[in-house]
Amino acid sequence: MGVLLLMPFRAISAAVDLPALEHEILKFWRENDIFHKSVDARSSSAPWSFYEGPPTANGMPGTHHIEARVFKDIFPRFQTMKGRHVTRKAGWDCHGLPVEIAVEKELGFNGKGDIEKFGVAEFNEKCRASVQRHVSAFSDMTDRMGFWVDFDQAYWTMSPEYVESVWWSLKEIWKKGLLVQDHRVAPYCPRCGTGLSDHELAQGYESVVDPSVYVRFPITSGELAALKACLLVWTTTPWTLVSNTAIAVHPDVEYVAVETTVDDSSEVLIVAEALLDSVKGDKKILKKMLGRDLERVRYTRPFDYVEIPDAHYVVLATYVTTEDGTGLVHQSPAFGADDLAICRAYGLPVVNPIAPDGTFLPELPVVGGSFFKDADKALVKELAKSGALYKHQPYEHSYPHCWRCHTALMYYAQPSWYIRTTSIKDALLRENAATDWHPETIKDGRYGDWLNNNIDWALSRNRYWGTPLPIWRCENKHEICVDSLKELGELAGKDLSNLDPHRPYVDDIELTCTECASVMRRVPEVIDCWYDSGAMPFAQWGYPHKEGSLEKFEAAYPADFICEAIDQTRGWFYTLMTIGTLVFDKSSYKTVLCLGHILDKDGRKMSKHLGNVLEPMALMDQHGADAVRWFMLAAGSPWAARRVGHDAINEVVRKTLLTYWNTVSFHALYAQASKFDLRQSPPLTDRPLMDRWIISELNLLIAEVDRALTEFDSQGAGRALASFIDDLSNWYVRRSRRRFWDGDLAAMATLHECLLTLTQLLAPMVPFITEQVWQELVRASDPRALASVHLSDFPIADTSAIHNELREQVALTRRIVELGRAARAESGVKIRQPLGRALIAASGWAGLPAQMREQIADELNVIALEDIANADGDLVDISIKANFKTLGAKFGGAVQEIAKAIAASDATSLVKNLRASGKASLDTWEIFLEDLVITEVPKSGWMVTSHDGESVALDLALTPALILAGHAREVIRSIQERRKSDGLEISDRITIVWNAKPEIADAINEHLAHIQDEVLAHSMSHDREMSLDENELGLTLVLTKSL
RNA sequence: GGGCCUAUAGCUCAGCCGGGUUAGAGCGCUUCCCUGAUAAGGAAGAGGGCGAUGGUUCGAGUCCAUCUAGGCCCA
Repeated sequence: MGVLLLMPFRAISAAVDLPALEHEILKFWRENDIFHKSVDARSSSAPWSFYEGPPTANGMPGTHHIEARVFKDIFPRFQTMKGRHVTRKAGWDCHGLPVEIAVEKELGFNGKGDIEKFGVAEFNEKCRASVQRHVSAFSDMTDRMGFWVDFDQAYWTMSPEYVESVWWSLKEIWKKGLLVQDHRVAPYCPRCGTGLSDHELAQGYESVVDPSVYVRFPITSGELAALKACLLVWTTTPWTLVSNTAIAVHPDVEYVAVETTVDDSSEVLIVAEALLDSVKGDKKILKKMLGRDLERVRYTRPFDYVEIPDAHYVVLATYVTTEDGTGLVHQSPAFGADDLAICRAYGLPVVNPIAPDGTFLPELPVVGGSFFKDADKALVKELAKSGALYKHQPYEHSYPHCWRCHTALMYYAQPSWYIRTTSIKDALLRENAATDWHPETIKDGRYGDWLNNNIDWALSRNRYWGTPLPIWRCENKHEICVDSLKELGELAGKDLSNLDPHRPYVDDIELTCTECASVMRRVPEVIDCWYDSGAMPFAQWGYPHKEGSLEKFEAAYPADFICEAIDQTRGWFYTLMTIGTLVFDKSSYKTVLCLGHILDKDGRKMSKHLGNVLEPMALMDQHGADAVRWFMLAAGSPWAARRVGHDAINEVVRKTLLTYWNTVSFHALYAQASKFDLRQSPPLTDRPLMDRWIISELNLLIAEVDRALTEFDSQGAGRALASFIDDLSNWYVRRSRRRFWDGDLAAMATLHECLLTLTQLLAPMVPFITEQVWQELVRASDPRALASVHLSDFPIADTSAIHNELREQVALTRRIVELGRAARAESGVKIRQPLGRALIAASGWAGLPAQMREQIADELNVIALEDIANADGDLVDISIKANFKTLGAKFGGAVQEIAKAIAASDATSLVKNLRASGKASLDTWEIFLEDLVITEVPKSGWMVTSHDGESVALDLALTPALILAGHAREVIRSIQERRKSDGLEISDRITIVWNAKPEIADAINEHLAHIQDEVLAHSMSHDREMSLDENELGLTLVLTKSL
C-alpha cells in the first residue's frame, strides 16, 4: 500500500448557481460515461429489475413527466449504490388511436373514409413519423433532469421484433382458448364507424338534456291482466323502445300493483314499492309481490315496427336498482351490455333496427332513415298519441360522446375480439394479493375492486395504426394464429422475414386452410395499444424469437419495481399484470408506486387553456433539476395530488440545498485555511461529545434513509435528511465554529465524515449537487478516489456509534438554550452582555455532562449555571398537574377524580414527599413521581421562562465587571465587522489604532489580551487624539494588515 | 349513480396506524436579537381548535358512523 497522495482542499464559493453547476455535471457524466459505468460496475451482482413504462412521443413532455421520472430514477440509483445490477431500458409507445387522430387532424381528415382514400400505407407512414417527432424533446428533458435510462437500447413498440413478440404472446393466449371473437355491446361512434376503447370513452362524457319518459306497457297474461294493469317503465333513450324485447325487474325487490286516481280516472300500474312517488294522484295499493313473482308475465310493447319473435315478457335481473325510474327496466339487447346478457340468458333474440351509420333502417315506419338520436322526438309524439306515454320530462345527465367529433355514442352490438380475462380472475386476484402497492390502499381499493368486477378485455380495434391481430381465417371460420413472420412465411410458402408487420402489408398475405383448403385472410382488426405496452416485459427483448432474449427476460422477470401516475391503475398496471398472468401465470411486477397528479400552485390541473403550464425545461433552468427533484420526492405525499409552483421549489433550494452547500463551503474554507489532512483524524472515542453526538446522528440517519428508500418512502428519506442538514449546520457547525477557527483536527474530521456520508445518502435524490460536492470534497484531495459519487457504495450504519443517551442530552441542552434565549429576549438585556448566573430546572440536568453545560453557558452568555433544586426553597414556586398518560393507563376512569385531588393538594409538600420516598398516597390512590407534571419557577427578581416542566431563570443583576466584559464583547464585534468590511481575509493578522469613550476604553484595557486574541491583532494602540465616532461606543478604529 | 383519495394557521404541509388533555413545522407578516461559513440563524407576537354532525371513551385532529366539499377513477 503506497502513501496516499493527498492534495490540499480547495476553496468553494458559498454563492452557487445551481443550474449552471448542473450543466457542468451533465458534461462530466457524458464525457466520462458515468451512467454506464455505474451499471457495469455491478454487472456480476444480483439484478434489481426495473421496467420503464413507455411514453408516446407524439406530444411534448410536460412537468408531470418529470414527476414519474424522478421516482423512476431515485430507486434504481439507490439500489445500484446498494450493490445491485440495475439495467434501465427506455421505451417508446408507438401505436394507437391517439396517434391516428393526431395525424388525421394534421391532414384535415374527417373519418375512416378519408384514410382509406389517402391509402393505409401512406397513412401509417405518417403515424410512424409522428411518434418520432418529439423523441428528442423527451430525451433532452430526461437527460436534463438526471434520469438515467438507456435510450440507445430503447424498445419501440412498432419495431418488427416487438410486434412479433406481441404476436407470440397472443398465440399463447389463443392456444389456451382465451382469445375469441364475440358479438357484444360496446361503445360505438356511428359517425366514425368504430368502436371506442374505455380510455376514449372516459374523455367524452358531456352533460346533455335528454327526454325522459315513463311508458305504460299493458300486461296481457295472468291475474294482473285481469286488473288491466300496466308495467310502468322509465327510460332516457326512447329510440331504443323500437327494439324493446323484454322488461327486467329485480327478483328480490318489492313491487306493487297500485291503483291511481287522477280527476276521476283511475288505472293500475306496476312499480317498485320504493319508487311509488313516481306515480301521480291518489294511490291505493291493490297487491304486493316480489320481482320474481312477475317473471314471464307478458305485455304489449308500444311500437311494433320491427319483428321480434318469442319476446315481450318480464325477465329477472339483479342489476336493476330502485334508485331512479320505476324499478322496471326496458331491455333492448342490441344497445346495452346488461340487456344483452340478460336477454341471452332467456334465449331472447337480438334485433337491431339501426345501421352502422346510426340511422334507423329505411323501411321502418315513422323513424325510417332518421339518425337514432333525432328519432326521440317523433317517438315521444307517437307514445303520446297512442296513450302509452305516462309522463315526460327533460332529464339532465352525463352521456358519452365521441371525444373527437362530439357525436353521441351508442352502445352497439358488434363483433369484436376479446381476451377472456374473466376466466383467469382468481389468478389475477392471487397475483394482486402478492403485489406490494404504494399506497397500499390501491391494492384492495381502486385496483382490487376493478379486478373483482373484471370484464373480458375488448382487444380489437377497427383501425389502422396498431399491431395487427395475427389471426387468419377462412370462409369456413377455421382460424389460425401466427406467432412470427417466420411462421407466417412458412405457412405462406415464401420468405417474409423482411415484411413490415403492419397494415396494409400483412393484410396482403393469404394462406391456404389446412382443413378445407380455402383461402385464409387476416381478420381486419388491429389490437388495443395498451396490450403493446403491457407486453413490454418480454417484447422489449424480442422474446422468445431473438437470440439471447430468454436469458435477458428471465433475469429481469418479474420487475422489482415499476412506477407511474395513478391513472395507470386500469391502464398499464392492469395490462402488465394481466398479460404476465395470462402468458406466464405470474404478474410481471412485485412493487408498484402509484403517484398522484401534479397541479398548478392554485390546485388546478395544468392546461394550455388556463395558461398555467410549467414547462419542464424552463422550470429546471430556473431552479435546477435537483430542486425540482427534491420537491417531487420529498415535499408532500407522492400519492396525493400536489401543487407545484415557483415559491415551493425556491423554498427547497433555500432551506435544504443551499444549507447543505454552505456547510460544504464552510468546511472547505477551514480545511484550506488549516491545511487539514484527513490522515491526522483522531479516533472517534477521543473526540468531544459534540462530535460523537453528530456522528451518532449521522449513523441514525444512514439507517433511516436506508430503511426509507428500501421501502420506497422518498418523503421519509427527505424528511430525515433535511432535519440532519439542519442539525449539522445550525447546531454542530454553529456551536463548533471556534474549534474550526483553531484548526481543531477532531472537528475537521467529524465535519468531513458527516459531509461525505451525507453526500452519498443524498446522491440518489439530488445527483447533481452531490456529484459536485464529491468532486470537491473527495476527488480534489484524493485523485485515487472513485470518479463519481454514483459509483460509490451506499453507507452502512455503524450501530456502535449510536448513543441514545447522548442524543437525549443534546436534545435537553438545546431545549434549555431555547428557554434561555426566550428569557434573554424578554429581559431586554442584549446577548452580548454577560450575566452572572442562571438557574436551571430540568429532570435530566443533574446528569448533563460539563461539555454540554458549557455549550449552554456560552450560548446564553452566562457565567455560571446552577440547579434550581439547590436554590433556596423560598426562591421557588412549585406547581403540579396530573400526567394523564400514566394515570390513565393505571386508573382508567378514575383519572378525572385523581386529577382533581392532585390539583387540590399542596404541591410543594407533595413533591417533597414524592422525591423523598418515591411514592405518595392521595385519598385511596398511590401515585408516583412520574404521575405528575412538575413545574418549578423562581418566585421573583428573576427572568423566567418555562415549558413542559423545564425552566430557565436568569439573574439580571449586573456588576461593574460584567458590564466591562459586555463592553469588551461589543468592541470585538465592531472590530470583526470592520475586518469584514475592509475586505480582510479571515486569517489576516492586523494592528489596530483606536480611540473610544472612557468607559469603553476602560473595558478595552481591562480585556486587551482577550480582544487581541479574538480579532487576530498583534497590537492595539490607544490614540487619544483621534476623534470619537458617532456610534454607541464612540469607537474609532484604524485597522492595518500586518505582514 | 358506484369506488377510492383528500379536508389541520393567510399559504404549503406534518401529526392520525398503536387516543392522554395550552395542536406542530416551514413560508409570509410585526417587533427584536445574533453573526468573520450561510442567499443563513434565533426569540417573541398576531393567526387555527383540526370540513360538519352524531357516537365510542374518564379523555378524540387521532377510533366508528353519517353527511358536505374538492379531486381521481369508473359507469
